[in-house]
Formats: sequence, C-alpha cells, structure tokens
Amino acid sequence: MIAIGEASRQSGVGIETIRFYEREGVVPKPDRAANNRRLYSSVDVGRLRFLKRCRDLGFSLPEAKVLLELSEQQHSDCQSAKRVAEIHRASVRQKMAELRRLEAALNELTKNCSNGSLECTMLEKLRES
Amino acid sequence: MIAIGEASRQSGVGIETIRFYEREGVVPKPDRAANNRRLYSSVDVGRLRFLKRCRDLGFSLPEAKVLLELSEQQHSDCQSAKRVAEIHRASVRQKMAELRRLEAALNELTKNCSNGSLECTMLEKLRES
DNA sequence: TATACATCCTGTAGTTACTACAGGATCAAG
DNA sequence: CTTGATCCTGTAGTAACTACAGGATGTATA
Repeated sequence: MIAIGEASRQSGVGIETIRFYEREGVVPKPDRAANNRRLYSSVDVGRLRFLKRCRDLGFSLPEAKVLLELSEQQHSDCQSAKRVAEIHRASVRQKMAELRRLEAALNELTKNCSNGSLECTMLEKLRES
Repeated sequence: MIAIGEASRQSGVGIETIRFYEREGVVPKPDRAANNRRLYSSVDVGRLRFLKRCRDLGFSLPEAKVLLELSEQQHSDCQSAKRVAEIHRASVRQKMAELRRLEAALNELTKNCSNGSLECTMLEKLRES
C-alpha cells in the first residue's frame, strides 16, 4: 500500500486529479491510514493507469468510467466496449472533418492578404455583410 | 436602432452571448433607451457579425477581439491580422495531427476486438502494465 | 380596458476536466 | 529539533458560453 504521491508517479495521474476522480466517484474511495492519509493498492494504481490511457485516447471521463467498469466485470463485455470506442472514433472523425473545413476556410481567408493594397483583404472578408 | 433580440437575429449571435460580450468588454456598451433596454446600431450589428465569423473559424474570443480591434483601426493592420491567423492555422494543424494520432491508436486498439475470444482485447490493452 | 404573451432586465449558477491555491497537519531525515 | 517534503480539506479559477430565477415592461387582441 502506497501513498497518493507514489500512486501518482506510478500511474501518471496527477495528485489533485486522483482526488478529483475520487470525489466524482470515478474510482472507489481508497483505504486510509491511521493518520487519515490515502493508501493505494496495485489494483488502485491499475485503475488510475487505465483511466489515464483512456483519457490520452481522447475518451471523455464518463466514457473512461464506463470502460473501466466494463473492464472489471467478470466477463468483460466486449460488445459494449466496442460500441463506446466506435462512438468515440466517430466523434474523432467528425472533429477532424471540422478542422479540415476550418483550415480550408483559413487558407481562403488569408489568400490575398498582404497583397500590398491599403486594405487588408482578410479583415474585409470578415466584415462583409 | 434595434433591440437586442433583433440584433441577435441579424448577427446570428445569441442574446445571452451578446450580453456576455458586453460584460467581457469584447464589444462597447450599447446605448440604452429610456426604459433601460439596449439599443444597437448597424455598426454594433456589424461587430457582432464579425465576431461570429471569427468564432466560427475557430479563433478564440481574445483573438477575435484583437482582429475586431485591428479591423476598426484607421489603416487596418494587415501584418498583425495575418500573424493572428497564422498562429491559429498552426494550432488547427496541430489539433488535426493529434486527432490523426488518436484515430490510428483507436484503430489499433479495436483491431482484434470481438474476435470471439472470451477476453476483450481492447480492454486488455487498456489494462496492460 | 383587461389580459395574455413576448421581450427585456440583472444576477447567479452550471457545463468539462482538471489545476491551483490557502491554511494547516504530519512525517522523515539530519 | 528544525527543515523540507508530503499530505489533508475546501474553495476558486479556467473558456465561452448557456440556462435559469425573478421581475419589469411592451405590444397585440378581445
């Protein structure tokens, strides 16, 4: 059993974030030492690492929580997990499409900018009625 | 001079958002009628529309404010405007690269999922030490 | 004129997922 | 016994809105 600082180091999840996850019920409340300090087992650290991986993959915290719960079931529910991943993948694709659109629009906007004319064509375009 | 609802309709910026922009000093305080209601001119509406366009292009509110100010200068500063746009374009590109990385990781993660085995390979990968 | 409904006002709280304190207690090492 | 690290609780801040609550006013219809 280790203290929160060590659990943070081993999992890559910040101390404040660990306490935040506890408050939010994302992870169970850990044991406490006689001095009221939190004590974490290797299972607890595993959960934190799991959550870190999910977050790094862009899953929302609720999604990460669902995946963690699925992962801890007796026969981990692959179908449900896959569904969560599919939804997330779709949202990643959608964001990417949106960014592509944005980049094209930005390119268009600045195309004739700094052409030497007195008026900035970019700002003009933004002002257009 | 029109009321806030009409200004919202003409600019595409929500009523609450207009008041928010005013509180934040993004747009100047509008005139008030005798009954204390806000009154907007076509110039005010133009500002709101300008901000809406910037936000739709993904500029942050501070960036949008800077662009609006540049746009209202006597000789609109094209160089500065272009610099803001370049910074934004770079951040758009960076986000896109990040999303590409995410998508690849998600594909890898779910590749052998639902392969009929008892254990979900995706959840297994997320658990890996 | 009465009434209903739309629109406006101010001010506050909620959203996401943390992060950063403040103010204090406890621990480990020299 | 002091110093510095670590821990505790609780609160507030971040970005850019959005959603009320509670009340005042305006407008159109019967």
